[in-house]
Amino acid sequence: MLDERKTAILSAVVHEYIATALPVGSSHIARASGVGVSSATVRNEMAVLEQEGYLVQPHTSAGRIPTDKGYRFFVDHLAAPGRVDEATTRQVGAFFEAAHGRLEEMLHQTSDLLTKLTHNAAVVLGPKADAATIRSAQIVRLSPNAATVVLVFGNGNVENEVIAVDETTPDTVLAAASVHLARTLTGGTLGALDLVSSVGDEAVDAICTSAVEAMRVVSNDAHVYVGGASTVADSFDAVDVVRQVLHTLEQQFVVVSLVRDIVDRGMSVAIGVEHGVEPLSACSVVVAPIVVDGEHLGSVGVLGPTRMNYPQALATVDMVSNRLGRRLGES
Amino acid sequence: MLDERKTAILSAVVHEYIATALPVGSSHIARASGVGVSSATVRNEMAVLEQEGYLVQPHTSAGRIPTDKGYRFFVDHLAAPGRVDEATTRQVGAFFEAAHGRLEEMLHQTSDLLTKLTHNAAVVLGPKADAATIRSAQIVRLSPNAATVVLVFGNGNVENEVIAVDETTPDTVLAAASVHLARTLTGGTLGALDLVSSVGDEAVDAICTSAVEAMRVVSNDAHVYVGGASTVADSFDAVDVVRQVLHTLEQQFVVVSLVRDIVDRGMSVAIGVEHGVEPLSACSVVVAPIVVDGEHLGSVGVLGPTRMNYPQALATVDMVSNRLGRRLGES
DNA sequence: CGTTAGCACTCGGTATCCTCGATTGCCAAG
DNA sequence: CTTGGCAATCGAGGATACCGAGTGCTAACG
Repeated sequence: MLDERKTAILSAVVHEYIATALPVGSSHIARASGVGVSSATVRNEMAVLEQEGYLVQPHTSAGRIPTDKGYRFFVDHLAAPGRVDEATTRQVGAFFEAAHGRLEEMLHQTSDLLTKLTHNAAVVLGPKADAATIRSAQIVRLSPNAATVVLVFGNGNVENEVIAVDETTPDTVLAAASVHLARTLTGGTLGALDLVSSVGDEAVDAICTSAVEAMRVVSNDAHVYVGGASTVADSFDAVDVVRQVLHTLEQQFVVVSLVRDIVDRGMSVAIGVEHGVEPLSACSVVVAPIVVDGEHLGSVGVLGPTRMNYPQALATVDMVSNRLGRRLGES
Repeated sequence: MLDERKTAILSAVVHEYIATALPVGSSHIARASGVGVSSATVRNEMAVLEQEGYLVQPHTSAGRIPTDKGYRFFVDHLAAPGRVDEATTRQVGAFFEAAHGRLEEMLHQTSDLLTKLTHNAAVVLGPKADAATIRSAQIVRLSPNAATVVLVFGNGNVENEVIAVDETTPDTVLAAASVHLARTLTGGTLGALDLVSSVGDEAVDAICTSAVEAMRVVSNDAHVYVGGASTVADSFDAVDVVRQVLHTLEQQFVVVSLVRDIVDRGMSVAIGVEHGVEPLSACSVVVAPIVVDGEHLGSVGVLGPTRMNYPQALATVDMVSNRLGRRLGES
């Protein structure tokens, strides 16, 4: 749909604009890029590209900048199959080499890693607890009328939630429930659990039920880590854009559904208005699913200005999600 | 040191500037405030106040704005003993009424609450795990060479950390270590623990030692929750100030020591450069310790522009820290 | 002697105007 | 179809002038 020369010109505009954030003019393209053609010709082509919606002029007598559509074409057809530079590879490698310990901590650090590598805000949606193998379950009394149920998962994750218990419930009943819970849950997953088998004792059953119920709720609210929010202040000059974006990023709910939505639609990049979150219309989001054994357990992504470095972001996000998936699969 | 009229004028300037963010002139004061005196007199007084370092003129022929010293005098001598408005009282009450469940979640929400109430960034430094009573301890194997140690505390907190184990270590040894750990720790605190008693079995002892060591480390890195960072974008017009502040806020380490330092010095407000963190010199920090049974378990605070509403911030932070302390004391 | 009115002065902010340069669109020639 | 040339456009940046808020000073006042 776009002949080769237009393609080359569009590509050059995008590259240049990403690098400089300045509207780029025809002469610049004619001179610098590989298209061996005069500025006048470039001008003509750019006029067409503008008509077709790939470019806009901020004002007459300024150069052109890419539209969302322009970026879209760029990432779909032009972005060189992502190569991450060697330094990045090394850093990611070192990171996952050293990564240890608690799941949440690792995910948190992963978002920082992505920020460091891409200089954009980063989002990590942790795996839902649903799918992980339960290695241990217990109920611990905290006070006369509260107890906490603790589940340890094979991937190093530990979830807990407080449940209410009756003051009159003796410790022995709690202990029995704990044992029963452990027996029922260990080795399985929360997701595959249909309902808790009964032990006959009403009090014990009641506690087990509420424990499982609580854990179901907990395992549903995703762990989400947003890192590098301060980079958006670096990405935009307009302070009101910064405000809007930061404010939106703080609403975890919005961020989660934003990323989920993009991943669910099978996309890896959402450019500007494509993601439908109006306050973020100056931003693009690059995501990748975290896949373990064919299962989609979470997502990682970065969020930056529409004029972000897509090839690098795509490659980096891909690499990190892969390594993270592999890492999660190990345990 | 400041006669009554100067005091009144300073107070009026601070109030006005906090409200409008605009330099305030003598005529304004003469007209609006209670000082029944002409603008010329006010001018004279203001000139003195400037010499003494309480006020500055951004430029000749502009009104005056308070200096850090001016704010300091204001909060020390002029701020009306903090009254929170009724709506706030109600909101805080409702919040702690409804607060339940996991400690980390509650602390996180507390920082959001503070942000909502003061429209400033909020910091909550969670209690170190040191002091809480241990209700349960166990070791769970995750993989041939990793296990996680889980501690449940009386306040609803659950800490866990992954430790390395030898592949050759049989499950029975782990189980023994788990039992021994539970016996040793339950009912006590990490802080009061000197060293783990031996059971004679070398392998078991080794695991217990590394488990306790890991938990000691974990219990030392404070839980810190920073909420409402996006409000700093609302507080400053200069985008580079926003950048600096946000960037600083993202460095948990800096935030923690900042707050700790202020609390340790027995202060409740640090104004501008007083806290010594240079990139935050346009900000003030209002803090209050979380006290439970006379023990200082953590801190809450808000961070905003030096021209923040000190009386309200002080009162709100105080109220929240009190309620939080009371809440933590319950369990 | 403290207070006040009056006044000259200062200086930042805003508006206006102009110039400069980058860039475009178009046209006519190659 | 491409290209060189050229007039036209328009924002950015700089200079200028004006306005108004606010000050400091001085002289008068009670």
